[in-house]
Amino acid sequence: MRPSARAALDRFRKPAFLKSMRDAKPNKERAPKKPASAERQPGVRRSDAARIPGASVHTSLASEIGLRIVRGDYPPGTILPNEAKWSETFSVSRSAVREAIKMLMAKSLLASRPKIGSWVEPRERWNLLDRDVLAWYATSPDREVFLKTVQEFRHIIEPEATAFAAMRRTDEQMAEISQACREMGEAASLQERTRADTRFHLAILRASGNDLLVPLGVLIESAFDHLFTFTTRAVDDLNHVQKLHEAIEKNIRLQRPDAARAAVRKLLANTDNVIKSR
Amino acid sequence: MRPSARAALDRFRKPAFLKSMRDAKPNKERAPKKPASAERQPGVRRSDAARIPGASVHTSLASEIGLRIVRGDYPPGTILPNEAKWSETFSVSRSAVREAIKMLMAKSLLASRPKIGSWVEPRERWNLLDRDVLAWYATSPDREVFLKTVQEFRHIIEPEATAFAAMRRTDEQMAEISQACREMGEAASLQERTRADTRFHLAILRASGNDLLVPLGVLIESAFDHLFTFTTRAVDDLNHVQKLHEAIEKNIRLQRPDAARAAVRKLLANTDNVIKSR
DNA sequence: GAAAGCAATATTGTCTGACAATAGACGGCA
DNA sequence: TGCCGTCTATTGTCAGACAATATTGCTTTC
Repeated sequence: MRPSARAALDRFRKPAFLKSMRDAKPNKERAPKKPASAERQPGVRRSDAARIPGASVHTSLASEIGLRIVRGDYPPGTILPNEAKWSETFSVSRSAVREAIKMLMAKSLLASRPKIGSWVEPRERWNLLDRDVLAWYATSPDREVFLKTVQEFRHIIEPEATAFAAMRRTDEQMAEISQACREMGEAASLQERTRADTRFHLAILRASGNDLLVPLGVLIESAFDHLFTFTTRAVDDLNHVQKLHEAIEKNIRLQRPDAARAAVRKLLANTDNVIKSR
Repeated sequence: MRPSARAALDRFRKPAFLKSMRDAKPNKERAPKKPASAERQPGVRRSDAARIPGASVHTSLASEIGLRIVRGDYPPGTILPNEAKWSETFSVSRSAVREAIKMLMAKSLLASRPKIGSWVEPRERWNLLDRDVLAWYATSPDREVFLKTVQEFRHIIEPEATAFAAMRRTDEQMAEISQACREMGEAASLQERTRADTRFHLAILRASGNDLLVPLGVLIESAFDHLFTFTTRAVDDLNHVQKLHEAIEKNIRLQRPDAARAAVRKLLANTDNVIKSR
């Protein structure tokens, strides 16, 4: 019965989510760790069937239930099946179900009370800016709409964040930004390049000096994940994009907020075009 | 031994947090509910000792541990005491501890692995825009700094969100906005007024037509919670503020994005002054 | 003496089964 | 009809056990 638990879960996990394969080194220098086994997936392409090797049961369960909720299987206000039911459905213990539900409660997707059960919270209370919820949300409507929403959001925050970065960045933060920019230019593969690109934008958010801007990095990561399929661009386009990034880097370095803001706007407009032209 | 559990928890709960006393009606029309007991606290003032009557053990535990982490008791990278230890410390079962930890994991404050334990994630991964995390975060530094950060954030998003609202709002959303604005003017108490004020701004976010802006409402709520102590303003100031709100309402109604944006900027500038003049 | 492999160990992960607390639903009583 | 108590379904909480896992240190071998 133990092995069947995993099986039952897998069966329900068509779109398959993993907990954001970012490297999560627990402590400071926890060394190479021996990643000898299976070289890290080509990345990004996570739709290759259902296999979450290292995921715990409650995490998988939370993903499964969370996805269903965000997808709309259980509209806000609906009372979910009770814990015993989930437990039976997935052939897992009630403890596992409870831990999964607690995770969803922490994301404000659910709330519950004794004798009532667990119900889906109204959408405006969902923490859409949570990494997992965002990932689930990103699958439900078609890519286009999601990307448009994220991109619009970037238009709102990134220019201002960059302007702040130009005013307040420390030398250390500047170094991070510059390095990421440089590595973008020197990247061998598109994937490597995208990684550096992401790091570039996240570094800017951190340099903005406003703690509340940092968590919005998940949006950028998400956007780049979904943008990845669009990035079969020509070399000259890549060069153009690189120049736009360098302009941003330069204006932050020279502490010119307005110029930096304008440079970001240009870059975003370019990205908009890439999306639109598809 | 059962009663001592609660006691042990209470003992550790000096700053005392409750799960955001917002009304949480589970299902559609779940009626008045009989709130006969102890009329809802004067609101906002939550520092009156340690009593979380309706909170479950794991929720309280999560608050307690979460607060400690955000406060800096366990810096990022630190390995926390293990589950057995927490269980002993608070005289609760290991299940309760685990459920609490799962909630914190869901907020990206923690991560864990067998044999290692649970460690505090780096700050840039924390989901600061989560309602609870934000509440914990709001206590650690002094009010001033926190308010300044939130207010700066509002300057970034609210003008743009309002401009979008002016372009895309539905009639229904407009009605919400107008009603909140009206109720602000008619409010009898300051508390009632603040509630309507909050509703006004949240309604605008919802009307912006960008789902990702909605979760930022927690920032506004938080700001108003902390701003409440500042609001012993004179009547003529209140009138002025009301006029500013009405200007926003009008420009959204007439679908003038630029004017709406400008109106919001004015209101925010006014709020800035209120904060600064303290 | 150094390197590689193996065993011991500590911690989270998972399961099971039980009881408590809660509040809605239902029926009985005035 | 309307109030009141009981019944019951569901989450909340507890306890104890075993599994999985990866670090640590020991042992073996070259």
